[in-house]
Amino acid sequence: MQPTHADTLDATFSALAHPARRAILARLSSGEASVTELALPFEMTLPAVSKHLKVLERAGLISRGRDAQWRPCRIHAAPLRDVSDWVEPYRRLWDERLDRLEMYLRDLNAQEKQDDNSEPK
Amino acid sequence: MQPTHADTLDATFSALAHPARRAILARLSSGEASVTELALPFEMTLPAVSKHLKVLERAGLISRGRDAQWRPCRIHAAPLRDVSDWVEPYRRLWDERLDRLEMYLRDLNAQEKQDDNSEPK
DNA sequence: ACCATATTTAACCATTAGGTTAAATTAACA
DNA sequence: TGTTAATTTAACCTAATGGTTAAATATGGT
Repeated sequence: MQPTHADTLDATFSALAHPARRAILARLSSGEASVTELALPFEMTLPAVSKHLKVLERAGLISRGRDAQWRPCRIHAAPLRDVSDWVEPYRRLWDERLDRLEMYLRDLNAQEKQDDNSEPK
Repeated sequence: MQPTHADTLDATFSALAHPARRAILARLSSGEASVTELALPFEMTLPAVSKHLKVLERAGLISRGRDAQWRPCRIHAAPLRDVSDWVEPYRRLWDERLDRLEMYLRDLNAQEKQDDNSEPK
């Protein structure tokens, strides 16, 4: 059986919880890169970066190929779609426009009920 | 100085990395609830739930009021907007329609360059 | 004042996370 | 067959996570 989205959401969110890993994803969104290239902007050692890549890989956010002694990393965005899908239903809680729309619809509904009462059969 | 979004993204993502905390947020999105109410669906003890609430609170995702001996919890969605904003730029990497649009625009651009060459001043 | 209920804090434990340095592996090249 | 460069693994350390039980705290009701 396929892993459900909920199964992988844990891994995805915790992978995204570290700034280095988010920076790595940002870098990879503009194209493949080797481990050493990815490590350049950081003060960490290479093994540390290698660990971060393993976390990203186990969350399905990247995959690694092979090109001679290089391991080009590539981003896979599918888990990010799950993040987007998860967060979407909460949008109404921060989106003012939707707040107002909701209030309008609620008022409209209340108005209709009142109309029903004012014209009894 | 205000904390930047990047500062809080770490806390937000790691708060969301636990299924119990996501479930708590889901529950709170339909209204306030006390700690005991929130704990009901879980097999955890109350102190464990209390810790999860503290994590959510420190990430700015909930706040707690006071109503006699109850501490009604309320969701705050602002950090989720930051999550949404963060994930949005990656959409093109998973959205097929945008992929095709990009290819179309690239082709269009190539076509225009060709036209330029075929009509020199 | 006492009691019951809701919640938090304290103390503890096992596991995971994030980093290090040093050694091992992999693959090209002379 | 060495040698060099890229990457991973091993061994280790410290701190944070996620849970427990038992005790403390806060608040309203009798």
